[in-house]
Amino acid sequence: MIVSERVIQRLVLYRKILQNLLTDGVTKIYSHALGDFVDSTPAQVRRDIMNIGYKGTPVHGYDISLLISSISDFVDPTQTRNVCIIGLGNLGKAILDYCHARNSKINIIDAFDKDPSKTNIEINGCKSYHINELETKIEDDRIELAILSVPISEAQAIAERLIRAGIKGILNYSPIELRLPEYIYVENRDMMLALEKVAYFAK
Amino acid sequence: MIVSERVIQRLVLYRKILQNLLTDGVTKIYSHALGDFVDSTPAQVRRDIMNIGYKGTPVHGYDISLLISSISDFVDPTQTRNVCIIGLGNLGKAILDYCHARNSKINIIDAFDKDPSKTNIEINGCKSYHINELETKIEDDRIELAILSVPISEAQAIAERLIRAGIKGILNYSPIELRLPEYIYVENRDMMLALEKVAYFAK
DNA sequence: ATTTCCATGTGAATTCATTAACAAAGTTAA
DNA sequence: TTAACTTTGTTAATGAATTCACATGGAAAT
Repeated sequence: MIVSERVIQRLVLYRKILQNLLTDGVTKIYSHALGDFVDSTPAQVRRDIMNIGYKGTPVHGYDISLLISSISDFVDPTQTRNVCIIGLGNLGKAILDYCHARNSKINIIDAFDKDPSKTNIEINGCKSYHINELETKIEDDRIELAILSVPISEAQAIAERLIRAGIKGILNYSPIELRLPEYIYVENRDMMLALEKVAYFAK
Repeated sequence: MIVSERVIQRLVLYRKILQNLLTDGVTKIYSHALGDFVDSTPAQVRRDIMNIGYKGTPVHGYDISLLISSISDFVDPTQTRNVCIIGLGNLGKAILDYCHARNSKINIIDAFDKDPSKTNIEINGCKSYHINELETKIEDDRIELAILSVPISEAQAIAERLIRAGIKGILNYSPIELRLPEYIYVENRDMMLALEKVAYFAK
């Protein structure tokens, strides 16, 4: 089953919510309750879940634990995927704080920075290296994805190095549109654009 | 003209690109060239621009400077909107680094943290205060929007305080779904979800 | 001057996403 | 047992977003 970007975004969001509920001891949920969490409709939730093949039961709704497993089977890679992060400034450190270990299939294992004072340290299980070691570490550690949190001036050049080194996807926090081959998946997260959107819609 | 979230997102993205081009001395652009920057189609670009009422000329395309003005007239608030940021950890500082002064109508002027060592400092023109002063500063400085970059455990409570203090919109970087009245506009930016999406689509 | 390019603006067509609606089925209560 | 609820899964209907396609018109070349 092929699903769109939007469905994937909602599925991973559902999973996050379901994981929190499970931690709180909740074991079952109805489509309308899950919909409420994400400001969506029961029909939308049911359709999304239909996509991944999981089936709930009438009256009892969905078993949270089983639903989490089904979502994970669908959205997670079969093998773990290794991720690196480039740039250990405030943003890089923040991402390591937040991304730490919520998904066992996605591991941020290496960090790179050009500042020697930021190398050879370990943050949340992620070790940092000098940017000179980028290519060799990516190959040795079988890294496939990268998070880019470097200043604008360096983003394009680093992105190109990443791709030459074999990276398949980039989560880009640098506020610049990278010009890369189309077979590379890039997700841009410009914080100022997000704020401009909020400013427009907050009445 | 009422436009959707997606159109607004594209418009602010176009503006960013156009501003960079203008800085580089480029003065005109065609819909297909702008489309290439954002991996979109000429038709999409033309339709988006149609929404805001600006008209280009055949053969010469769009005047970048005029188009920027038209987008700004459309998406920017009429008066400046003041923004505060809650949480001056790595993420808060990162946001202040990145968001600094790209849009003159949106000013991040106050920051708050519960850690006294992070108060009474100034970063990029944004002054920091103790979280105790949240309500009074929001009122005195006429702050309407907030960026939330606090740990999960504090996010919901802080968000409720913000709303009681009169905040209209929240850009939420805490990886939790806030439960707030529906008249509050909330934009969630969960970094781990973004990475999960990249992991799914990067082939 | 005439022809040939191109690019825009926009109505129409198409594709994609969401919602409605209802049969099926488990549960509860009488 | 039977009737009344409630919720799912799914098809059909609706609605939204995108793309097509072409009339229009300015510029350059012959």
